[in-house]
Amino acid sequence: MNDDQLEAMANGLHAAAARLLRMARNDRGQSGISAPRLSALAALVSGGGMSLAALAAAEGVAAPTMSRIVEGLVKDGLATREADPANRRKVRIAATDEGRRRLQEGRDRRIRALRERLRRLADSEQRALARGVEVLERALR
Amino acid sequence: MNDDQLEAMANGLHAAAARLLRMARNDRGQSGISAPRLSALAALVSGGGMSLAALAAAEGVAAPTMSRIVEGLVKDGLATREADPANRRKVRIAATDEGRRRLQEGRDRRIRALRERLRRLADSEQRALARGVEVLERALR
DNA sequence: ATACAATAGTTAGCATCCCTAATAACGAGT
DNA sequence: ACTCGTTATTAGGGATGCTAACTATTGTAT
Repeated sequence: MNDDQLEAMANGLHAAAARLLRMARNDRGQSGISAPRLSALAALVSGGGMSLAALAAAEGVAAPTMSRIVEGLVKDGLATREADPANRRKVRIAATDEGRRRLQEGRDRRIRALRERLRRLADSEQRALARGVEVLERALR
Repeated sequence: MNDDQLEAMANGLHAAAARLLRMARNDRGQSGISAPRLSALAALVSGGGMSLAALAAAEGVAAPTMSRIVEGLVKDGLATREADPANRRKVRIAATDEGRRRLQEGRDRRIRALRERLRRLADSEQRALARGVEVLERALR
Protein backbone atom coordinates (compact mmCIF):
# COMPACT_ATOMS: atom_id res chain seq x y z
CA MET A 1 0.00 0.00 0.00
CA ASN A 2 1.21 3.52 -0.67
CA ASP A 3 1.72 6.31 1.83
CA ASP A 4 -1.67 7.91 1.29
CA GLN A 5 -3.46 4.65 1.82
CA LEU A 6 -1.43 3.90 4.94
CA GLU A 7 -2.18 7.36 6.22
CA ALA A 8 -5.90 6.97 5.62
CA MET A 9 -5.78 3.72 7.56
CA ALA A 10 -3.81 5.32 10.38
CA ASN A 11 -6.41 8.07 10.47
CA GLY A 12 -9.26 5.60 10.71
CA LEU A 13 -7.49 3.66 13.43
CA HIS A 14 -6.87 6.82 15.36
CA ALA A 15 -10.51 7.84 15.20
CA ALA A 16 -11.69 4.38 16.18
CA ALA A 17 -9.31 4.24 19.14
CA ALA A 18 -10.57 7.62 20.30
CA ARG A 19 -14.10 6.32 20.17
CA LEU A 20 -13.26 3.15 22.07
CA LEU A 21 -11.47 5.27 24.61
CA ARG A 22 -14.53 7.40 25.14
CA MET A 23 -16.68 4.32 25.62
CA ALA A 24 -14.22 3.00 28.18
CA ARG A 25 -14.13 6.32 29.99
CA ASN A 26 -17.89 6.45 30.22
CA ASP A 27 -17.88 2.94 31.62
CA ARG A 28 -15.52 3.99 34.34
CA GLY A 29 -18.33 5.23 36.55
CA GLN A 30 -19.93 1.81 36.60
CA SER A 31 -17.11 -0.18 38.14
CA GLY A 32 -16.33 2.25 40.95
CA ILE A 33 -12.67 2.00 39.94
CA SER A 34 -11.07 4.74 37.87
CA ALA A 35 -9.46 3.93 34.53
CA PRO A 36 -5.84 4.36 35.68
CA ARG A 37 -6.42 2.15 38.72
CA LEU A 38 -8.19 -0.47 36.66
CA SER A 39 -5.37 -0.43 34.16
CA ALA A 40 -2.70 -0.76 36.84
CA LEU A 41 -4.65 -3.55 38.46
CA ALA A 42 -4.85 -5.34 35.13
CA ALA A 43 -1.07 -5.07 34.77
CA LEU A 44 -0.64 -6.54 38.26
CA VAL A 45 -2.99 -9.43 37.55
CA SER A 46 -1.49 -10.31 34.18
CA GLY A 47 2.11 -9.67 35.16
CA GLY A 48 2.07 -10.92 38.73
CA GLY A 49 3.51 -8.94 41.61
CA MET A 50 6.11 -6.32 40.67
CA SER A 51 8.04 -3.31 41.93
CA LEU A 52 6.72 0.21 41.73
CA ALA A 53 9.16 1.22 39.02
CA ALA A 54 8.22 -1.80 36.90
CA LEU A 55 4.53 -1.04 37.25
CA ALA A 56 5.06 2.64 36.45
CA ALA A 57 7.02 1.71 33.34
CA ALA A 58 4.39 -0.81 32.29
CA GLU A 59 1.72 1.84 32.55
CA GLY A 60 3.81 4.59 31.03
CA VAL A 61 3.53 6.99 33.97
CA ALA A 62 6.07 8.54 36.34
CA ALA A 63 6.90 6.83 39.63
CA PRO A 64 5.15 9.36 41.89
CA THR A 65 1.96 9.02 39.87
CA MET A 66 2.03 5.26 40.22
CA SER A 67 2.82 5.57 43.91
CA ARG A 68 -0.46 7.39 44.42
CA ILE A 69 -2.44 5.04 42.21
CA VAL A 70 -1.13 2.09 44.23
CA GLU A 71 -1.97 3.95 47.42
CA GLY A 72 -5.57 4.13 46.25
CA LEU A 73 -5.63 0.47 45.28
CA VAL A 74 -4.26 -0.57 48.67
CA LYS A 75 -6.71 1.67 50.51
CA ASP A 76 -9.56 -0.02 48.63
CA GLY A 77 -8.22 -3.51 49.35
CA LEU A 78 -7.50 -4.27 45.70
CA ALA A 79 -3.71 -4.61 46.04
CA THR A 80 -1.04 -5.16 48.68
CA ARG A 81 2.27 -3.38 49.09
CA GLU A 82 5.08 -4.97 51.08
CA ALA A 83 8.81 -4.50 51.37
CA ASP A 84 11.07 -6.73 49.31
CA PRO A 85 13.10 -8.87 51.79
CA ALA A 86 16.12 -8.99 49.48
CA ASN A 87 16.30 -5.27 48.82
CA ARG A 88 14.48 -3.17 51.33
CA ARG A 89 14.32 -0.14 49.06
CA LYS A 90 11.95 -2.01 46.80
CA VAL A 91 8.27 -2.67 47.36
CA ARG A 92 6.46 -5.66 46.02
CA ILE A 93 2.99 -4.77 44.77
CA ALA A 94 0.45 -7.48 44.06
CA ALA A 95 -3.27 -7.78 43.37
CA THR A 96 -5.54 -9.21 46.06
CA ASP A 97 -8.26 -11.76 45.34
CA GLU A 98 -10.77 -8.98 45.68
CA GLY A 99 -8.79 -6.98 43.14
CA ARG A 100 -8.80 -9.85 40.71
CA ARG A 101 -12.53 -10.29 41.15
CA ARG A 102 -13.38 -6.62 40.64
CA LEU A 103 -11.11 -6.39 37.64
CA GLN A 104 -12.82 -9.33 36.03
CA GLU A 105 -16.22 -7.76 36.63
CA GLY A 106 -15.24 -4.46 35.05
CA ARG A 107 -13.51 -6.03 32.11
CA ASP A 108 -16.40 -8.38 31.55
CA ARG A 109 -18.82 -5.47 31.39
CA ARG A 110 -16.75 -3.53 28.90
CA ILE A 111 -15.98 -6.56 26.77
CA ARG A 112 -19.60 -7.59 26.81
CA ALA A 113 -20.77 -4.20 25.55
CA LEU A 114 -18.23 -4.35 22.77
CA ARG A 115 -19.19 -7.91 21.93
CA GLU A 116 -22.82 -6.89 21.47
CA ARG A 117 -21.80 -4.34 18.90
CA LEU A 118 -19.69 -6.89 17.08
CA ARG A 119 -22.50 -9.41 17.10
CA ARG A 120 -24.59 -7.12 14.88
CA LEU A 121 -22.06 -7.34 12.07
CA ALA A 122 -22.39 -9.71 9.14
CA ASP A 123 -20.39 -12.90 9.47
CA SER A 124 -17.94 -11.89 6.73
CA GLU A 125 -17.37 -8.58 8.48
CA GLN A 126 -16.73 -10.32 11.77
CA ARG A 127 -14.10 -12.48 10.16
CA ALA A 128 -12.48 -9.52 8.44
CA LEU A 129 -12.35 -7.63 11.73
CA ALA A 130 -10.94 -10.61 13.60
CA ARG A 131 -8.13 -10.83 11.07
CA GLY A 132 -7.54 -7.07 11.33
CA VAL A 133 -7.31 -7.24 15.11
CA GLU A 134 -4.70 -9.99 14.87
CA VAL A 135 -2.62 -7.87 12.55
CA LEU A 136 -3.07 -4.80 14.72
CA GLU A 137 -1.86 -6.60 17.80
CA ARG A 138 1.30 -7.59 15.96
CA ALA A 139 1.78 -4.07 14.63
CA LEU A 140 1.53 -2.49 18.06
CA ARG A 141 3.71 -4.97 19.89
CA MET B 1 -18.87 -16.35 14.81
CA ASN B 2 -19.84 -17.67 18.21
CA ASP B 3 -19.83 -15.80 21.51
CA ASP B 4 -16.42 -17.00 22.58
CA GLN B 5 -14.85 -15.93 19.33
CA LEU B 6 -16.57 -12.55 19.47
CA GLU B 7 -15.41 -12.12 23.03
CA ALA B 8 -11.82 -12.96 22.13
CA MET B 9 -11.99 -10.35 19.39
CA ALA B 10 -13.50 -7.77 21.74
CA ASN B 11 -10.69 -8.54 24.15
CA GLY B 12 -8.05 -7.99 21.51
CA LEU B 13 -9.66 -4.78 20.38
CA HIS B 14 -9.80 -3.53 23.92
CA ALA B 15 -6.13 -4.23 24.49
CA ALA B 16 -5.14 -2.64 21.18
CA ALA B 17 -7.19 0.48 21.91
CA ALA B 18 -5.54 0.78 25.31
CA ARG B 19 -2.15 0.63 23.64
CA LEU B 20 -3.05 3.22 21.03
CA LEU B 21 -4.43 5.40 23.78
CA ARG B 22 -1.16 5.18 25.66
CA MET B 23 0.78 6.14 22.56
CA ALA B 24 -1.49 9.13 22.04
CA ARG B 25 -1.14 10.17 25.65
CA ASN B 26 2.63 10.04 25.46
CA ASP B 27 2.50 12.19 22.36
CA ARG B 28 0.49 14.81 24.20
CA GLY B 29 3.60 16.34 25.68
CA GLN B 30 4.98 17.11 22.22
CA SER B 31 2.15 19.31 21.01
CA GLY B 32 1.90 21.46 24.13
CA ILE B 33 -1.86 20.90 24.08
CA SER B 34 -3.52 18.44 26.45
CA ALA B 35 -5.53 15.54 25.07
CA PRO B 36 -8.95 16.90 26.09
CA ARG B 37 -8.18 20.29 24.57
CA LEU B 38 -6.86 18.73 21.40
CA SER B 39 -9.95 16.58 21.14
CA ALA B 40 -12.30 19.53 21.68
CA LEU B 41 -10.36 21.55 19.15
CA ALA B 42 -10.71 18.72 16.64
CA ALA B 43 -14.48 18.71 17.19
CA LEU B 44 -14.57 22.46 16.57
CA VAL B 45 -12.56 22.20 13.41
CA SER B 46 -14.50 19.31 11.94
CA GLY B 47 -17.91 20.48 13.12
CA GLY B 48 -17.51 24.23 12.73
CA GLY B 49 -18.47 26.69 15.44
CA MET B 50 -20.93 25.44 18.01
CA SER B 51 -22.46 26.14 21.40
CA LEU B 52 -20.94 24.98 24.65
CA ALA B 53 -23.62 22.38 25.25
CA ALA B 54 -23.17 20.95 21.76
CA LEU B 55 -19.43 20.72 22.22
CA ALA B 56 -19.77 19.14 25.65
CA ALA B 57 -22.17 16.56 24.23
CA ALA B 58 -19.89 15.85 21.29
CA GLU B 59 -17.01 15.21 23.67
CA GLY B 60 -19.06 13.30 26.19
CA VAL B 61 -18.28 15.53 29.17
CA ALA B 62 -20.40 17.73 31.43
CA ALA B 63 -20.92 21.38 30.61
CA PRO B 64 -18.73 22.83 33.38
CA THR B 65 -15.86 20.62 32.27
CA MET B 66 -16.14 21.85 28.71
CA SER B 67 -16.44 25.44 29.93
CA ARG B 68 -12.99 25.16 31.48
CA ILE B 69 -11.48 23.38 28.52
CA VAL B 70 -12.73 26.16 26.26
CA GLU B 71 -11.39 28.73 28.71
CA GLY B 72 -7.95 27.18 28.24
CA LEU B 73 -8.26 27.09 24.46
CA VAL B 74 -9.28 30.76 24.36
CA LYS B 75 -6.48 31.75 26.70
CA ASP B 76 -4.00 30.05 24.36
CA GLY B 77 -5.48 31.70 21.28
CA LEU B 78 -6.70 28.42 19.78
CA ALA B 79 -10.41 29.21 19.91
CA THR B 80 -12.77 32.18 20.23
CA ARG B 81 -15.86 32.48 22.39
CA GLU B 82 -18.48 35.09 21.58
CA ALA B 83 -22.11 35.64 22.49
CA ASP B 84 -24.71 34.42 20.04
CA PRO B 85 -26.52 37.55 18.73
CA ALA B 86 -29.82 35.70 18.34
CA ASN B 87 -29.82 34.18 21.82
CA ARG B 88 -27.54 35.84 24.26
CA ARG B 89 -27.53 32.93 26.65
CA LYS B 90 -25.58 30.93 24.12
CA VAL B 91 -21.93 31.27 23.28
CA ARG B 92 -20.54 30.49 19.88
CA ILE B 93 -17.22 28.69 20.13
CA ALA B 94 -14.99 28.41 17.08
CA ALA B 95 -11.42 27.43 16.26
CA THR B 96 -8.96 30.13 15.26
CA ASP B 97 -6.55 29.76 12.35
CA GLU B 98 -3.80 29.17 14.87
CA GLY B 99 -5.95 26.44 16.44
CA ARG B 100 -6.45 24.78 13.10
CA ARG B 101 -2.73 24.91 12.41
CA ARG B 102 -1.68 23.47 15.75
CA LEU B 103 -4.28 20.73 15.52
CA GLN B 104 -3.04 19.70 12.13
CA GLU B 105 0.54 19.57 13.39
CA GLY B 106 -0.33 17.34 16.33
CA ARG B 107 -2.53 15.06 14.34
CA ASP B 108 0.06 14.78 11.58
CA ARG B 109 2.70 13.74 14.07
CA ARG B 110 0.54 11.06 15.63
CA ILE B 111 -0.71 9.77 12.32
CA ARG B 112 2.80 9.72 10.94
CA ALA B 113 4.09 7.64 13.86
CA LEU B 114 1.26 5.20 13.41
CA ARG B 115 1.83 5.08 9.66
CA GLU B 116 5.45 4.10 10.19
CA ARG B 117 4.39 1.12 12.23
CA LEU B 118 1.89 0.08 9.61
CA ARG B 119 4.46 0.40 6.87
CA ARG B 120 6.48 -2.43 8.39
CA LEU B 121 3.66 -4.92 7.86
CA ALA B 122 3.47 -7.25 4.92
CA ASP B 123 1.24 -6.07 2.10
CA SER B 124 -1.38 -8.73 2.75
CA GLU B 125 -1.46 -7.71 6.40
CA GLN B 126 -1.90 -4.09 5.47
CA ARG B 127 -4.87 -4.94 3.31
CA ALA B 128 -6.40 -7.12 6.01
CA LEU B 129 -6.01 -4.35 8.54
CA ALA B 130 -7.48 -1.74 6.20
CA ARG B 131 -10.53 -3.91 5.76
CA GLY B 132 -10.76 -4.44 9.52
CA VAL B 133 -10.62 -0.72 10.17
CA GLU B 134 -13.46 -0.12 7.73
CA VAL B 135 -15.59 -2.66 9.52
CA LEU B 136 -14.64 -1.27 12.91
CA GLU B 137 -15.68 2.24 11.94
CA ARG B 138 -19.07 0.94 10.91
CA ALA B 139 -19.41 -1.09 14.09
CA LEU B 140 -18.65 1.87 16.34
CA ARG B 141 -20.83 4.40 14.56
C1' DA C 1 35.90 1.89 57.57
C1' DT C 2 34.26 6.06 55.93
C1' DA C 3 32.62 8.99 52.45
C1' DC C 4 30.28 9.53 48.38
C1' DA C 5 27.39 8.22 44.67
C1' DA C 6 23.46 5.62 42.80
C1' DT C 7 18.90 3.59 43.34
C1' DA C 8 13.87 3.07 45.02
C1' DG C 9 9.98 5.24 46.83
C1' DT C 10 7.50 8.87 48.86
C1' DT C 11 6.16 13.79 49.71
C1' DA C 12 5.22 18.44 48.19
C1' DG C 13 3.46 21.61 45.07
C1' DC C 14 1.35 22.85 40.72
C1' DA C 15 -1.70 22.38 36.60
C1' DT C 16 -5.37 20.02 34.51
C1' DC C 17 -9.65 17.21 34.19
C1' DC C 18 -13.98 15.51 35.72
C1' DC C 19 -18.03 15.61 38.42
C1' DT C 20 -22.30 17.62 41.10
C1' DA C 21 -24.53 21.57 43.20
C1' DA C 22 -25.42 26.25 43.23
C1' DT C 23 -25.69 30.68 40.81
C1' DA C 24 -26.37 34.19 37.14
C1' DA C 25 -28.31 35.65 32.92
C1' DC C 26 -31.55 35.30 29.49
C1' DG C 27 -35.96 33.87 26.94
C1' DA C 28 -40.78 32.34 26.69
C1' DG C 29 -45.43 31.74 28.31
C1' DT C 30 -49.08 33.09 31.32
C1' DA D 1 -44.64 41.31 35.96
C1' DC D 2 -43.94 36.46 37.46
C1' DT D 3 -42.56 32.11 36.84
C1' DC D 4 -40.33 28.43 34.65
C1' DG D 5 -36.99 26.41 31.62
C1' DT D 6 -32.52 26.93 29.20
C1' DT D 7 -27.57 28.11 28.87
C1' DA D 8 -23.44 28.91 30.70
C1' DT D 9 -20.31 29.90 34.66
C1' DT D 10 -18.60 29.53 39.51
C1' DA D 11 -17.61 26.84 43.65
C1' DG D 12 -15.85 22.93 45.71
C1' DG D 13 -14.05 18.19 45.96
C1' DG D 14 -11.52 14.09 44.19
C1' DA D 15 -8.11 12.10 40.81
C1' DT D 16 -4.35 12.09 37.58
C1' DG D 17 -0.11 13.74 35.79
C1' DC D 18 4.30 16.11 36.10
C1' DT D 19 8.98 17.81 38.22
C1' DA D 20 11.71 18.76 42.20
C1' DA D 21 13.10 17.70 46.65
C1' DC D 22 13.52 14.34 50.38
C1' DT D 23 14.34 9.74 52.96
C1' DA D 24 16.09 5.28 53.16
C1' DT D 25 18.90 1.77 51.46
C1' DT D 26 22.58 -0.18 48.75
C1' DG D 27 26.91 -0.05 46.18
C1' DT D 28 31.58 1.74 45.42
C1' DA D 29 35.91 4.05 46.01
C1' DT D 30 39.29 5.58 48.70
